[in-house]
Amino acid sequence: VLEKHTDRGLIRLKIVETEAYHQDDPASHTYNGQTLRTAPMFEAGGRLYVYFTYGMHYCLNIVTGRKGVGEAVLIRAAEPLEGLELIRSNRGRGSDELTSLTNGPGKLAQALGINSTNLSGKLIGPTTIDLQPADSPVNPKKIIVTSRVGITKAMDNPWRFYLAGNKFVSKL
DNA sequence: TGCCTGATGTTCT
DNA sequence: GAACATCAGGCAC
Repeated sequence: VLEKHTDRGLIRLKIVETEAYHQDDPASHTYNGQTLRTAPMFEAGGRLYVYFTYGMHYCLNIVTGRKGVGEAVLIRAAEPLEGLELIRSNRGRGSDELTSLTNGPGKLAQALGINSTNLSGKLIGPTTIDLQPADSPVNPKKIIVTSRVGITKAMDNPWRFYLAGNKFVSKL
């Protein structure tokens, strides 16, 4: 569960879809070595990696590897648990339909109020974005594994994971 | 319901 | 100067 504390209240989102990226992976930002932008991905796990893409969208990742290894998990979609009004307000346009609030990486970042890369490289925590265990355990058998979405390289690597039957998953 | 396309700017070659 | 871990709106069916 992702948690964001704001002065207007708490947002809690249950993660329902992720993708893995690694430095040996041609589709990863870290494939061609470390740059200023991707430096956080080479830190030890437990930090945030936020990047800006397509001229208008931010995407949120959780850095996962050992220090020196460029590795992270992209959070692609989530289910709102708390702070729905805040989420709608952050999303603005196109926020009428519940399932379209957070069913994609750009939408998810917008729902959390991420509108810069300021958080990139920061540690996970209550003053940034926090990560907590799910309220109830997830049955591993309900996690579907497929190839990733929206990439043009290494399309066959089955590194996308989502919760079977969840309405907030970005794409079947 | 599903394809097609424009918006928009950072990053790296 | 091209590519890009995307989204929403428009149009055809």
